[in-house]
Amino acid sequence: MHAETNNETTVHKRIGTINNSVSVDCVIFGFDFTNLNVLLVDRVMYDEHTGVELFSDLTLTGNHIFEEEELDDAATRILYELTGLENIYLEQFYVFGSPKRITRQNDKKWLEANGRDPESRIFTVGYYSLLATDNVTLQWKGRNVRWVPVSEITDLAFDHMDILHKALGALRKKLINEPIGFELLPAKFTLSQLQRLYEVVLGVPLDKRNFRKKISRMNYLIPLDEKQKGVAHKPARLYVFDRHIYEKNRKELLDFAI
Amino acid sequence: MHAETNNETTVHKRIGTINNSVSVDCVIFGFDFTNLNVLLVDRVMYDEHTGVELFSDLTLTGNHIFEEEELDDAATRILYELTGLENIYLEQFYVFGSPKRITRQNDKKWLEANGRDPESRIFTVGYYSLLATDNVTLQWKGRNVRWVPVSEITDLAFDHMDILHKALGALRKKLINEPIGFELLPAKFTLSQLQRLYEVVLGVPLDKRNFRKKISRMNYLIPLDEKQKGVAHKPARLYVFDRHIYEKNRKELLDFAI
DNA sequence: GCAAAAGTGTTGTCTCTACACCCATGT
DNA sequence: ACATGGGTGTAGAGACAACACTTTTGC
Repeated sequence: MHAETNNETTVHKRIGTINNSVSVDCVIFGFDFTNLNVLLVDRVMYDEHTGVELFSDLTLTGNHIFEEEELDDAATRILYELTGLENIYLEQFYVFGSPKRITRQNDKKWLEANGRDPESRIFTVGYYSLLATDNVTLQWKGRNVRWVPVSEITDLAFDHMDILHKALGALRKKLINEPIGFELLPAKFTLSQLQRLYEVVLGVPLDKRNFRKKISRMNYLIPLDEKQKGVAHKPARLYVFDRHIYEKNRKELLDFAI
Repeated sequence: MHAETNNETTVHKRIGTINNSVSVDCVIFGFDFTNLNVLLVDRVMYDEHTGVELFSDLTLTGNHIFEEEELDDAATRILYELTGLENIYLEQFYVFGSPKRITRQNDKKWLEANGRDPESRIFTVGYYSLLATDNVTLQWKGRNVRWVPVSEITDLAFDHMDILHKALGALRKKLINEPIGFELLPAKFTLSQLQRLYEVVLGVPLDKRNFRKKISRMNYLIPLDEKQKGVAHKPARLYVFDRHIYEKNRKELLDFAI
């Protein structure tokens, strides 16, 4: 973890004025071979006098942006702070800018307690990113961070539930149209893992034989001469995704829906 | 034109403080059965003393947003000002927020002349919209507005060229995956018009017979007992798109690309 | 009658769906 | 030996790509 910290020339060190109109929120997806998960941060608020817990809930990871910073770089920065990794798959999917974004009392109190004006309008640019579930420092700004299965998330702070739903929709659409599933898997993966990923994210059962036939048509999915180890069943063959071959052969598929 | 102006309860009358960090830019596409066009606005700048023309170029339609206004409503407002129409197809596709958005001298001068700080960072939310090419008042904020074929646009003010390219990419993707082509055509259209639309927007030739076979599989494309009139050739049958049938039968196509 | 676009079928190839059994490993 | 997931083939139906001629209208 934090494998790249020895590289001092990253964009993540930039310091400057903070833009106080626009922020970035990151929906970080992970897959543990069973569930599609999202990284959530605990938000706990205590009474400033008594120290009594006022409420406790969860938020997505979000961040201010610096005046001189690109939006993508601000999102990358969140991911770097969380994981120590660069080159994580990242995709801008929507802007949330309703004047009514902050309406709940808890949210207003929280902003006030953090020195921000709960009545000022803030736009947030939504990014989602895909992370192979390991390699994560489960700490962020001193707050507790954890993976939560998407299916179990029923409520989040601010308008983060909206953001999550929109991100999930964007992820599904992308997964249907482009080979990005690998970003959620280790570099070497089995076909069953890949199939389960599609089933879980898209929420549909897939036929094993048909799935594998489809795979065998994609020449950018390379079977290795290597197998799983230490599993209590016939060990599965491992595959890698070859982006180079994919980019080369990618023909803009014109199979339009009218 | 301005058919809906008698309705006084629209969102378009809202007055309030202007948000000076975020704006909206609208890429308005139209189709004249030959070209895919975009609505562009003339930008001419004169020397404030001599009155000599300093430069003249083109911009997309863009707008500030009001503090109490939804982003979508701000985009809708641009379209309303331009066309007098509501219920125009509209789609948010990207946010442009690079700190380096405004670099060219002409753009800085223009902003200064309009009482704005060319060094302050402004984010703009990109929308594209689809318009059946008629019904347009070719005036906007006293500036001249015109349709320009996308293929002939080589340069635009600000970063509007980037915005246009991104919009075009988003439009193509959408057109491939969802039936939105009709938004660029009159309510009753011929199959050749529809085919030409796909050919022009996607930039590929399509086989007439195969195209029509595909159409006949879509039960939401309804042939009418009505034909073109006044054309110097065999008049074509007219069709309508039935959104109701489409929504009903729409099965989330899971033909994912791995 | 001529110019111009509308409209129509077939064939081979590929992809999709549905479906059931044996295999290799760890315990 | 048994539990667990890995791995394989076939047949029928639908979609795709390639291809050329006749029809109807206005002039």
